Amino acid sequence: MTVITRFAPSPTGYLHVGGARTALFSWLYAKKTKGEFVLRIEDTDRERSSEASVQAILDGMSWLGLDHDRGPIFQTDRFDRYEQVIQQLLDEGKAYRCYHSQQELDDMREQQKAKGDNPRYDGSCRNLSAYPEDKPHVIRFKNPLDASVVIDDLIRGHIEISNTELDDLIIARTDGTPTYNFTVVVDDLDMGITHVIRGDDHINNTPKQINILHALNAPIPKYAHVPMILGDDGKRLSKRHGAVGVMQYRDDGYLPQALLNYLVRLGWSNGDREIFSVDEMIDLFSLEAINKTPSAFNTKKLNWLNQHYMKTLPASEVAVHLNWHLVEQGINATNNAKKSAVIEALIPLYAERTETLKQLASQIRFMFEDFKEFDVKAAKKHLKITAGEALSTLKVSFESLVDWNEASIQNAIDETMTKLDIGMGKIGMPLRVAITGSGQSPGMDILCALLGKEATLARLDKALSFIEQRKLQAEQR
RNA sequence: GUCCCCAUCGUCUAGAGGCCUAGGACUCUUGGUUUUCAUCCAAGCAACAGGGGUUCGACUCCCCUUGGGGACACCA
Repeated sequence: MTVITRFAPSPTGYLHVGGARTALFSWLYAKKTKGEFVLRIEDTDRERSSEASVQAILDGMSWLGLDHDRGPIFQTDRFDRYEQVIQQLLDEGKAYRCYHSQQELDDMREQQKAKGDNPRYDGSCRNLSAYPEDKPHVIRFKNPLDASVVIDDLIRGHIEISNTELDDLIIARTDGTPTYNFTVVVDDLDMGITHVIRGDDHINNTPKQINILHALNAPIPKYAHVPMILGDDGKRLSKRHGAVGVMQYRDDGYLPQALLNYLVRLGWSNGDREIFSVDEMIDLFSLEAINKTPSAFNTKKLNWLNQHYMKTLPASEVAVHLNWHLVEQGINATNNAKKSAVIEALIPLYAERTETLKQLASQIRFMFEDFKEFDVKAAKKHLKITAGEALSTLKVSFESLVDWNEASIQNAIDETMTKLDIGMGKIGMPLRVAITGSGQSPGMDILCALLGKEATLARLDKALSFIEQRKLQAEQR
């Protein structure tokens, strides 16, 4: 039997990390079993659903690389089918019309709560003598009155809920539109879903859905309820509470691979292993290894993974994502073979000292355009009057270089050190500030080589005149 | 209120009755490497919620308590 899983978000906002992880688990399981992954958009709530949200979900999925084999299927396209099934249930006496107004139901619940009872529909329309079709009504499913429903959850094991806890849920609203618990059942059935992998906030819906499935004489899929994700503060992650959209992570400079790796380890594990490529995830994944406990999102660990992937993924692959940030930050570094070679050379150098692509992009800006001003602290400390001699001597040495490369540059630096009898700190740091404008950077030899001779000399001049000016100011005082 | 689910370092987790003096990872601290900043390497801090059972033996099984989460919609 082919495994068919699905991800069924409702388009009421962006794709957040919790949803993304559920989608990932479903996707992985389908891939692992060489099954099928279906994307279904649950948009029966027309008031809250939006086109923009549909697009945001699609964008998030595609950025993560979670491709679907079928879909997206929209529930709003399937109203005819829902109506047909509702009619069938009505015909078979498994559902009935109910004429209570919303106000009456609210009052009923209110009273039950006041008495300390379970707030639920009392089933008083179950046995009416007549069911006029023209009078405003909803349609309710006749839930079994006794016995209990058993879920053999792949993650939680045996769960049993008594039918006396359940009431006759509404499957069609007054306007005739079907409701969630009903559409899910019809869809999962029609789409041949074999494994329902979803958040554990749906555990309570499962028995209702199973009862409807039974009424339809349908096979019961396997269920796997994955725990929720909590925020940094241990509170449940929700759209209102720190649940950042997946695309926000792209904007913040994370690689999809890093987010995927982070997400898969949230609630799932394979021994002590921390690093998983997508192929390895597929290979090692199993539903049984998913934890029962909710887990908290920890940005620090995500950062670590992100840096790990910036360092270890092929530079050409990182470059694809980095370029997006360069454009975003208005850094003119693309559309040029020479520049992309420089970028790829810069990636391993800077990946070691940044945690996100966003930071990386901003730190290599100096390579593609002149910086406006020196970092104040760095300039104060290293572009001192005494550094003038070192830089001007180095400049002469640089000018005479025929071959402009890492080795020759380092050689020139070494020679200058010997000549002036100074240490690396006295020349390396001034040079660093002169070239990059800041006090931290990778090795100066490689940086100068990548920057080019002409630009290097120009920056040296700039630093020299900065020092000159400083000297003048000092004399004036 | 009722029902359901959950419970190992701050966080993510390993642990399927003896392998546990509870392991790994992130974070943090300290040291080493390093021309800066990082990286890297080494070391350290740090947990089985509490109470009862079961058993020769419980982190592992059962019960209770406590704590957290979720659901009880004409939302999904």
